[in-house]
Amino acid sequence: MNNLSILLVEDHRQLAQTVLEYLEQEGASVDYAGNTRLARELVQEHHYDLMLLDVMLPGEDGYSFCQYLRKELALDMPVIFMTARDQLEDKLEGFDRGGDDYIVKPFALPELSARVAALVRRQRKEVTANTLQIADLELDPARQEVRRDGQLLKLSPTAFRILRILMRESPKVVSREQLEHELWGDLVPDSDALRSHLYNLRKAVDKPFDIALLNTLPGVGFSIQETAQPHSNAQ
Amino acid sequence: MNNLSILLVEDHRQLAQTVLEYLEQEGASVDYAGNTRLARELVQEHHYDLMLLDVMLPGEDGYSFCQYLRKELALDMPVIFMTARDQLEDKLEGFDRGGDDYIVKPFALPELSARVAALVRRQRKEVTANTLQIADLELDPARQEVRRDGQLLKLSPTAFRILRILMRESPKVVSREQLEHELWGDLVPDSDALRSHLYNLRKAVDKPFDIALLNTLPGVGFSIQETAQPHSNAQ
DNA sequence: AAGATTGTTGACGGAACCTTGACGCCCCCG
DNA sequence: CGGGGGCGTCAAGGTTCCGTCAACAATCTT
Repeated sequence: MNNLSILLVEDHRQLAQTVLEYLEQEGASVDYAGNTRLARELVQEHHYDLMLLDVMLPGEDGYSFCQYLRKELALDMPVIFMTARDQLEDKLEGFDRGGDDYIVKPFALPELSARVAALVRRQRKEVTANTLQIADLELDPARQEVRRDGQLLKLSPTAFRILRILMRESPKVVSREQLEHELWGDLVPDSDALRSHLYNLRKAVDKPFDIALLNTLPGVGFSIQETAQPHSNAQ
Repeated sequence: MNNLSILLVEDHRQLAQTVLEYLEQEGASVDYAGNTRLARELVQEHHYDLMLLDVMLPGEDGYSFCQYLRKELALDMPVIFMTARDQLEDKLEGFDRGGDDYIVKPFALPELSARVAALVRRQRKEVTANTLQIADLELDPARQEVRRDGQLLKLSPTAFRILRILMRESPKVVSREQLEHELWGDLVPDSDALRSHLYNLRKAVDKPFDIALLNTLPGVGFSIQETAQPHSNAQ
């Protein structure tokens, strides 16, 4: 539950407050939007691990917003619908529009929290302690070991954490912001220590080998994958 | 729902039969076990996309079996607990032992089916379409890659964003204002940098190829779509 | 208590990127 | 027919971002 980043979209002030406080007390950082207009902006500017979405909202409803998220923005963050509507058709619509879960108000906060955790651990591939593998690079979360081409690599704890995030997200690009938040939560160091860690990580993972796996996309983020070279028509 | 392979572990003959028939009628193939001993064997010999698991079973209970699955066998298939126990502590235990969802009996079969589908699509990463495609032009938002005719193109971050907006709205025409607003919000640059970006975008996307995809409608806006016309400005 | 490992900070050079402005073309409308 | 606005083209400047590296601080080990 630590350093989870959650977006709460809910127009009932009171309920929103309650949920927000509960989740923050469990270690998450929660952003709040009372309507989909604001939610739309937030979602484009920040990364969230999960979204809690009310159905009945002023203006656009939650179903429609979720569909927009999936179809137009191509965001795959887990979405939990949170609503008083308990009819079967409502639930079916929620799943149909791209929701991952559907919880009926009033609900127990611990249940919400458990469902959040379940979705996040699946998203993060933490259901089992299986090894992650990208090309000839293997990471064993149980043993805290990383091998490339069979050789054991020596990584510092943070370098290991960074690599783990990048590997589980691969081939997605991970933004600097997302990395920093997951590593340090709200206590992100002033000047970017991340650069140094990445530098060290590269030194361990890529330097001794021919093919670089750790890529940086300037102004966007970082990713781990075998790269195809862009055909350069740079002029 | 097609070609889904599901394992149903449930000791109530009657309920099992009902669920099984419903799911098979929806196109899944369902294996059935009345206890965890049999389930254990099946799970080691076959691959299942998902497991439906009762809690109260003769011999070992469902919680324990699920935990065994995760910890010992390192199987990460989605698990839905299906049980009459509706107390909060029961649900929490279900999630704690590695369950992905928890549905209380009696439940509506379509809801079960929707939850199954939701978990499977997440497992298969089918939550979002992973590429936008117009003619031979493909954009992968996750990898931040653009290909035309299979070739990887090199785009600057803003060029990428512009292309993404145009492809998302295609074949609609996007006005200059809409583009500027989505790119910069309220901080639109003084003189139209947009022209330069579009120029660079064209240089990368259209120049090296015969057919131009990026069209401008003077005084109206821009769009991406196949037109019958080749480059007018071949040069 | 001393030494080793790890995390953080700051500096520097270089590359990539965004913006700006200038120039000329074409088309539309006066 | 001629002027003007919208657009394509292009180069240059300034800014941001990144790789590199070394030194210092914090933490853990022995």
